[in-house]
Amino acid sequence: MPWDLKSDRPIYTQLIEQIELMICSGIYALGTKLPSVRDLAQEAAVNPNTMQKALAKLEEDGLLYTNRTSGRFVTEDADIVKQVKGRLALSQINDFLKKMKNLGFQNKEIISMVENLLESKEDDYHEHNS
Amino acid sequence: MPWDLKSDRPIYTQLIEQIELMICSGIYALGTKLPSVRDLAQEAAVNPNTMQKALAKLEEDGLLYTNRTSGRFVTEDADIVKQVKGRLALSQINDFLKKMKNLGFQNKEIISMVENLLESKEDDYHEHNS
Amino acid sequence: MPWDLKSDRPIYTQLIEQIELMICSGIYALGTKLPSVRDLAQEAAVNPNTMQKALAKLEEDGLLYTNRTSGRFVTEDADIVKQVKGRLALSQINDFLKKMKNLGFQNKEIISMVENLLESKEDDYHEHNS
Amino acid sequence: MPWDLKSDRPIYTQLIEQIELMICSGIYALGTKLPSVRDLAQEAAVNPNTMQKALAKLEEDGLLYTNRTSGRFVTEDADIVKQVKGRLALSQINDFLKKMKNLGFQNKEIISMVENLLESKEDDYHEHNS
DNA sequence: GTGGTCTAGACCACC
DNA sequence: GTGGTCTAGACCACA
Repeated sequence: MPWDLKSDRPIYTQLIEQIELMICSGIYALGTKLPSVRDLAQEAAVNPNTMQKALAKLEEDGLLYTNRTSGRFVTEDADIVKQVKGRLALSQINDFLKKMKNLGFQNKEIISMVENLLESKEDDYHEHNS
Repeated sequence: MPWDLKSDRPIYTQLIEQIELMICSGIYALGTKLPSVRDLAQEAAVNPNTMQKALAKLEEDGLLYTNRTSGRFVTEDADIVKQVKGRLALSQINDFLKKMKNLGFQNKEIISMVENLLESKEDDYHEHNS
Repeated sequence: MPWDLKSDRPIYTQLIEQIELMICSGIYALGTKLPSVRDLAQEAAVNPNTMQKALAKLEEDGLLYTNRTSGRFVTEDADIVKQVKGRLALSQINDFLKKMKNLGFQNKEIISMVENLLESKEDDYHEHNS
Repeated sequence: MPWDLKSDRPIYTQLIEQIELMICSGIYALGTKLPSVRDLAQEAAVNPNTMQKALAKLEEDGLLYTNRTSGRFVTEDADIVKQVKGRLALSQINDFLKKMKNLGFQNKEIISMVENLLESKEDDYHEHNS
């Protein structure tokens, strides 16, 4: 897992985003125990307090819960994860559409380009498995 | 114009991408004269040699041409621009799809989410102008 | 029994208050024999002299009496207990009203809020037992 | 304003409570500018980071808002303050009722004692102003 | 000057 | 060992 941290935004927000993504994409499955704050901090080459701040926010949002003495865990509530997943998807789509509009494409064009690309990828898939 | 340069990739490639984008999105229209290398470099807070390298590559691709006596211009060949636009769009779409797949979405879901969002934005547009 | 002692006020006054409360609430019933000073002191993690001072004051107030040969007992005079109970209640109410006034509530509001809360709790009780 | 901080609970939660109370009771009126984080911290004899944490939480709850360069202000939304006031009142009442129940009083008794005390205080008021 | 962020290092409670 | 809290001191962006 590549902890990709830029200095142009607060580190803890980037930590939040990346952990959200890891949870939504199933890298950390529901109910899984996370590494300790200190371990995560070291892994990300970040101060434990900074990591703590990120985890606290994720906990507020219900994505994590903590068992005071045994560590922090991913929520077991699939709905919350689903909801966050939706939020992340929405912002990805918005970013994408904004960029495409900037390039001067119309809605119809965008849709058809995406569809075409997806179809061609499916063809790849079929070829590789036929 | 936000010359947005990170230090994680060669500067000149980032310059290329951003100038390509400015041309494709019409900020620099077909046939327009570009500012001098020196001015562009200063504007982007970059070494003139770096800017020169970027412009040379763009020229190689046919997106710019040089008139030795009067400066550098955007190509007047709409096809070339269109082609570059297509290439940029393709990489945007690929990035986007990769991220959505990472989040665990299926092709159908992605398409329908994009369509829904585009429709809702059109509704906004109509509301604001009705 | 949580001997809850802060360091911001004399320990022995806090001991008095808590023993008064235990007697008024019936934890130590009328006529009951108390543990020895030594035991009480140990239980509260307090110097026996401090506990002795508290008990002496309670005896002065008539809430306890000493039988030199067999130990210390809670008074059997229900009236005295009732009187102390009234005094404790009065200070609780005064504290409470002071806080509510500080929050900016009027007398009528306070009364109605208390009544509403008591009613809702009774409803709970009925629900849980129906 | 007496910053009353015990060491038996996190300091920042106590700061939150006391600032909430100051806002609800009107000591800091709606729209008022608060002292700077550093000044508040010094006043409360607390590390600026601790005060910052408390203020950040109050901001999350909508009780404060911040104008990045000019300071922090009390919300101008009377509803939010009202709501918090209600929450604080509720917990005060619950604490009070719990203590009175512990003393062995019935609902009716509690109500009548509160009413009597309020009436007698009103009498005081009338006497002092007649 | 303002708020915001980050680090380093310490201490605590819990089990 | 775990998470949680606190402090001291630094740096940044903004205006």
